[in-house]
Amino acid sequence: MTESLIQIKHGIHEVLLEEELKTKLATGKSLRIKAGFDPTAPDLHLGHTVLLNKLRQFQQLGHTILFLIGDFTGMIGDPTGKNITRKPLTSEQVLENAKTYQEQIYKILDPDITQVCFNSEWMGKMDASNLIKLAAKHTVARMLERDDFDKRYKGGQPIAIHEFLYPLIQGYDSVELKADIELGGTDQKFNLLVGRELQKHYGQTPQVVMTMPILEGLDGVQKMSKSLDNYIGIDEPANDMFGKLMSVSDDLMWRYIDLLSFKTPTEILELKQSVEAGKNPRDVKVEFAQEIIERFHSKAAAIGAYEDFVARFKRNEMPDDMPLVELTGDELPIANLLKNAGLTSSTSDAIRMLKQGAVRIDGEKISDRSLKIAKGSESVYQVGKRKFARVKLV
RNA sequence: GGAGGGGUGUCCGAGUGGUUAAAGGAGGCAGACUGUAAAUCUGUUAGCUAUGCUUACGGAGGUUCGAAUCCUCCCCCCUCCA
Repeated sequence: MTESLIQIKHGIHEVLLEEELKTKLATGKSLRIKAGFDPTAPDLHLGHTVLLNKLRQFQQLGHTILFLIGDFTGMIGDPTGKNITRKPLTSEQVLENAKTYQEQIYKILDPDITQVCFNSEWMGKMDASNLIKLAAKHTVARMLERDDFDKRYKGGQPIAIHEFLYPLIQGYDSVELKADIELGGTDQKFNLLVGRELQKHYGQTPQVVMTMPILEGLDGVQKMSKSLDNYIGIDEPANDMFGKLMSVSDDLMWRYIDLLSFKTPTEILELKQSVEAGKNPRDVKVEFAQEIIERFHSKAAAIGAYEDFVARFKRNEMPDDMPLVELTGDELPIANLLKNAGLTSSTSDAIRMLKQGAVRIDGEKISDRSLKIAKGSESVYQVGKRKFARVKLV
């Protein structure tokens, strides 16, 4: 019992309330562990896995994971002041996304004991009078306690009424699911606590709230998210993963290791000490990147990614597995070719890259924007350090 | 319902008739240096069938040789009062 409590608490940011957690664990029953996910982003990234790793741990201890897809709340979007109302997804899209989710989470979670649920199941049926009853259980003052609302309110930013419904609905999900514990990022603390309140209102034992630290994105400042494009997806090719992990700053590297590595705290401490004693942080990074790649791909992929990295950046070779693009048409100006091959976002961007000396054809630097590529040619095009494609013009 | 303030590029933010694809900053991208790190320096940062053309300052009209800037109507946001 104490053993499992120690395991559960490892890496957690906060537990509310710890006494209740102990009591629940002491029953020896399989607890219902809830975690909610957004229906719009089926591409899980390492930031999500901080939470998933914890869920896995609960599973290994014999508890039941309720993987909740917030397809109904997705219409609102968790209030951030941006994207005030999202377009509702069709049920086909939701199912499609859910499928993708499952493919991805089962790299970490055990499919046999993971329950996937959708909150549209009950929210879709709730009528206006019940929604009003639900809304009556919370006050505006309490809502404004939420940091995000508070800042926006004081800062003269708009808050739409329906945004208040988001925490209420998320909390109500806990009532429907009879959750014993809910996990979320620290940014979810408010919403998770609303769940406790509502469960009390509906005569249930309130869930224990556990918050996990938020993983910073590649920029090291903002949280890892798809919309900020500072993420490492768990489905990404091993080489991309390796590259992104290697480009992380040394400071951020430790943060990643703390939150993502399965190494014990003692082992991590030893690593830190060895770097202080003169070990190159890069080598620690390589080892860590390989651990992550092994988790989501394979040992072989981890070794391969490292070899590719050495070849490309230490010996300046071309990567082995670059995308192969076939373009049809007559001779094409270089800028258009780069755009069509997906190497630049626009022809204007391509011209910029040419001007800045970022473009290479078969390893040779090209800066002449008027260059035309003849039909039938096949070459390796490179833009910047990371973007490669073998392009054939037919 | 009344009074006032405001809506500019990815974001913040200057700009009140004309060399304004729009100052400055942040962020992004690229180059140099490196460990594909950080820091630093430099350049760049709407699109296109590209020495030109097309979009762009909440939306729609209008005035003018010329508008982000002036006028009219509309939409949205904020503050105070009810």
